[in-house]
Amino acid sequence: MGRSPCCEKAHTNKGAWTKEEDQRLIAYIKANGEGCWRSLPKSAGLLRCGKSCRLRWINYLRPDLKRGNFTEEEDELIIKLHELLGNKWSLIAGRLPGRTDNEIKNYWNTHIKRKLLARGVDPQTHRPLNAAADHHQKQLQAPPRRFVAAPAGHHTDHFAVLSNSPDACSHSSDDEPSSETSPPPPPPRHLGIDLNLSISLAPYQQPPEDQPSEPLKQEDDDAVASGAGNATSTVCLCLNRLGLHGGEVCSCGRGGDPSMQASTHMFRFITPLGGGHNSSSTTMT
DNA sequence: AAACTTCCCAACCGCGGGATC
DNA sequence: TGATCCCGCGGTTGGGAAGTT
Repeated sequence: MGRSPCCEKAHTNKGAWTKEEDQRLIAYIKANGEGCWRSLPKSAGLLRCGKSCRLRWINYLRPDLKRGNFTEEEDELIIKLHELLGNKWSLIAGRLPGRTDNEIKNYWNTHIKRKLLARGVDPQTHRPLNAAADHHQKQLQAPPRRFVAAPAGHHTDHFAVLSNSPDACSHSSDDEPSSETSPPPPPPRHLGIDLNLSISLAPYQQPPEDQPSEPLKQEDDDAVASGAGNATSTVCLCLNRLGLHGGEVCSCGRGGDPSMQASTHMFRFITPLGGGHNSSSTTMT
């Protein structure tokens, strides 16, 4: 289908932004807020395409950007999140306040990849380098991990990991007993990440002071436990531990604003954690 | 000091997909 | 229901900075 160009290429500036352009953009967004990027350049008197404005704002001008070097903690968090999510930079960025997807992507490509290689870890598979080849071979044979990612947009990201392979993401935490019946082999490394995944309408917010800032600490036992005892375990795939949830509850029934529970779109899957008895259910409220 | 190479990151590009007409 | 609009994403690139010879 025909697609109109995002802007009049002939009459737009490209390349590095000038201070004046930055100031115009900042002033306009301060006065009018974000949104309608397509018409923004005209309204703001900028000879840029809307996309370029959006990128400039998000990656560079936004007041809440952190800037500066990544800390060791951020490094490790990025590595873990990448192991979990792959190249979903925007999702990863959602867990790192003040960092942008572009920044993280660049940092990954320039630093972390090298760091992992130095550790003898394959940056793509997160497996030991000598095992990576084997793993690739196995992946060709095993059913593929299915990562369903609904698109972003107005913070309405939803995704779920539908797993039927042992190394997929939607296993429960390590301290959650899975099953007596031939559980799948554990992943090669402990991620230390609670895989309760959900993404809400709200952007990431820092947890309140009294909440442990331990980003991905297992603390949704009860959510998981809601399915425990059955032959199958219910795994709420809330990404609230990944900061994409704004701290609000999901419909897995873990406290919070009931209205959010009612309105939050949520996928829940019954996964074969115990091996077998798998049915999958999807709930969208 | 100059030439060359490597690194880094801001910005661009093309595409997917939801929303709207 | 299909066409189009618009936003946002991930991959890639270009140019300046930093390092090396």
